[in-house]
Amino acid sequence: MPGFRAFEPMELTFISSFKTGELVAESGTTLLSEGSHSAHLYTLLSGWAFRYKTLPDGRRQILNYMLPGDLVGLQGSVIGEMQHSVEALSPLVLCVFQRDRLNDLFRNHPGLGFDITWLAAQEERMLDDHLLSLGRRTAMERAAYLIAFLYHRAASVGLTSSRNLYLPITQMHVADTLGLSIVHTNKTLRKLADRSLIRWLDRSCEVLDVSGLMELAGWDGPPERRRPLI
Amino acid sequence: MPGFRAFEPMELTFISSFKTGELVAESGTTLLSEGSHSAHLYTLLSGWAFRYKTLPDGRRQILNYMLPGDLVGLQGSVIGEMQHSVEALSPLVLCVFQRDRLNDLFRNHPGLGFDITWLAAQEERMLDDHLLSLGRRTAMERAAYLIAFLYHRAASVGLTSSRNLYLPITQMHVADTLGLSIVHTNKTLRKLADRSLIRWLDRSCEVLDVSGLMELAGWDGPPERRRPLI
DNA sequence: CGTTAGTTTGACGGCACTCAAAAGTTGTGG
DNA sequence: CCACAACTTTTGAGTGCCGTCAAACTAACG
Repeated sequence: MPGFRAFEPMELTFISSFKTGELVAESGTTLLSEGSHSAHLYTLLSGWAFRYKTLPDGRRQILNYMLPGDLVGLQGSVIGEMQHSVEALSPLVLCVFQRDRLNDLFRNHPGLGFDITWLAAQEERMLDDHLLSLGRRTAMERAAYLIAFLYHRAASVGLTSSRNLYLPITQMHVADTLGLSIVHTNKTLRKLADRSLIRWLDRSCEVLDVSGLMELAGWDGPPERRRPLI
Repeated sequence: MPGFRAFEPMELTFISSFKTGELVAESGTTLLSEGSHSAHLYTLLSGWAFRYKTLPDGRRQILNYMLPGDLVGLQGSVIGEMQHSVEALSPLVLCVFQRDRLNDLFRNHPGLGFDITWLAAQEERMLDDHLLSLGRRTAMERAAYLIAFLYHRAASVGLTSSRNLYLPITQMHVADTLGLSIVHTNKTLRKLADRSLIRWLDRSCEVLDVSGLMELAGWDGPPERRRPLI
């Protein structure tokens, strides 16, 4: 019997035996909305997305970003109602499941059930990091952390060619992730650019010095990926 | 076959067939530390605890609070290394599991495996709410949200007698949860008290008007607990 | 009754917000 | 190919929320 496993592309194929279709979405599409009771659960096969919540008066907070291999809509499947919205940052390809078959998956493929828990634990770990950032880091540290974080995430799914990465986000996204105003976000990113840590291009960000960003943020990066037990 | 189920006390007893012992901890005890590789996974049977992360220079951020029914150390079990610390706010009773038997649980009791995922999804939902709070709410709104949130959590496990609740926390905990300084936290709580929304007692907080707090924060409370499907 | 932990208050400063406007970019239609 | 609208980035001026520093006050405890 296998020990603990990471969620590898091969397993996605396996899970695909449960799939009911495939979905292609354009950049800017809203996949799921807060309060909806969608019957679907997705796996992201390619592209970038993000999820967010809003206050009654419209203030928006981006919670996390989604990359290939991530589950989209698990909360809705498990809790019943979506408590956040999901929007595409780039063209997406998704694998669609019927969420009411999740029970079957746990029963018939306990290893995959465990993998879903593994994914949920990873998400929790990332949210923990974001909370630390919003609560206790300065604007500059927050920005440095966010870009280093996104770089590591992209690298973990093989999206980095050479040392630089182009993030498909606007400064508005950065502001709504960091909990800052767009004006102050711009001034903060400018300082990072002046230090040659990043270069901001129109509608995207080039990462120049990841370790410099991590040092500035006081962030060690994600933990080593777990090896199989015994 | 049952539909989706909530994690009820009865199930705790069921899970207890996996337990390897019981643990009693005093208030202030550190149960798990960031970076540790504990071999244990706990279920909280009674008491309050919280988990937190710190930056290299000591700044602390409280991530969430733990009440009876919560799993303690799931991240460590699934990822391998604890990425946060856990500390008791009151005397605790915990049920101890060997974390390497988690695989067995998923294989032999898929329903319980699903329940663990349900718990993880609940935690994720709470962290989403906290992120929205830290990122986009003012100090006063944040404080109102936090106290209303803790009230609902306590109520969901039957800890509220009558309408008021005494939270076993200091203003230092509130400050480290809201991402504020202790001085500003004090001034903010004072304003809430002046509005008769709460009453602050030494080392604890009495909740006087939950709906007033929720309205101030622009928070609707947790979603309805999911009913079984079909 | 001294010590320690927690709460409270005031003065002052700074980081980040709002307001305002300009410059650059993208996309669309004539 | 150009005009125009919409969006994004950039910059400056002024404001204010919240942080830091400092000190008093209260309660618990040995």
